[in-house]
Amino acid sequence: MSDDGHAATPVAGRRMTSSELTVWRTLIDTTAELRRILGAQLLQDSGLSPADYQVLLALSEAAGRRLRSSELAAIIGWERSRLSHHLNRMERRGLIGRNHCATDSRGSEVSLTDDGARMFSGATLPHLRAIKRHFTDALTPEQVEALADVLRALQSHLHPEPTTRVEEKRP
Amino acid sequence: MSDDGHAATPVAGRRMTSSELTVWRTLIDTTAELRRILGAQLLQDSGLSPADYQVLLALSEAAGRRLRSSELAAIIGWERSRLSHHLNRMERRGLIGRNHCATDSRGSEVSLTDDGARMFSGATLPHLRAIKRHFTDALTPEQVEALADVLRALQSHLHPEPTTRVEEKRP
DNA sequence: GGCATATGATTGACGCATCAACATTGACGC
DNA sequence: GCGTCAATGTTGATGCGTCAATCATATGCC
Repeated sequence: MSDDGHAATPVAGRRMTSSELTVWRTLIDTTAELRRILGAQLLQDSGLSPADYQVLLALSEAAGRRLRSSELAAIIGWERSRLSHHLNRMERRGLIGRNHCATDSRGSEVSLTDDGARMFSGATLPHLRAIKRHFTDALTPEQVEALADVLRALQSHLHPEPTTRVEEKRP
Repeated sequence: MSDDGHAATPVAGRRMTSSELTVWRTLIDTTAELRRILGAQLLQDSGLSPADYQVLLALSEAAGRRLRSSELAAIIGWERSRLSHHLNRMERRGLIGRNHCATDSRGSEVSLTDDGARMFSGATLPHLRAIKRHFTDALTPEQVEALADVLRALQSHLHPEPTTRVEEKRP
């Protein structure tokens, strides 16, 4: 009567060791620190927050540099409400524009302004260099590969579906 | 010429490969997802946010279950202003109490209430189980060790100081 | 057509984090 | 004591993220 695939997994009843817990906490702390450092650097270099960067990245890769609001939300994995609030602030700063959608009167289309495109393209190189400096340069190629392996394991545990989760994203 | 400590490192002038960039983005996305999942689980199981949990953890381990405000801030690595705001909200909920410090009239002492201690102790086990379920159970012991190695490399790159403070000038 | 329901998008309220003042008090030199 | 400076802790303003509620429109069913 087993109805699903992962019901019978033994999942090693033992408790976590304290060193496993330490690895967990270090993972959270270290990634938080990296996000903080790179976010501050990005803001200082370009005046863009990491959230701004994500939005502008998706828009700059879109055909015609414009996207429906909900497509944009799906691409960057945000809730629509969050996106709407953030687009308000970005519109006020002149980074993006909004028009009514031609094919669906409910929808709205978000477009990259020239100012937004300029800001984004000025932000890209310093940001990539900062990632390299603080992340890639710290690791050997073997360590990068080991980390990729760990992340694959975590992802496939989070999302048992066989669909590949790591979509390709270009700078 | 350069003032920082790692001048002699060749720092491989080459750019990042796209797979290195993908590993970086996956690291950020995956840890964000884990934080989100575990935070939501914690809140649902115990009514405590991750921030509450950190504060209560530090207090519950302190001698007499009380700490000076700035010590607490140092232990959990928060800015004092953030802590002050958060303690206001936790005090309103009856999780902690505040008294004037006896030895320093500027200071304030934060103490764990019985309610706070109960909430925290009820939160601990489910939280540890959730970490095990979503993190530890996804990895082999070898992967955990490889991740620990990667985190050590990242940390020592972020903080060039050797882990042990070797020398300290005393007046 | 006409009505119920679903969907796209926005808004307001609230909790939270950061930043820049601010008030108070301790420490040290004189 | 007095003056300066550092440290402790708080507050207000502002931006951000989440939740529930809302509005307008599209879709489907009869």
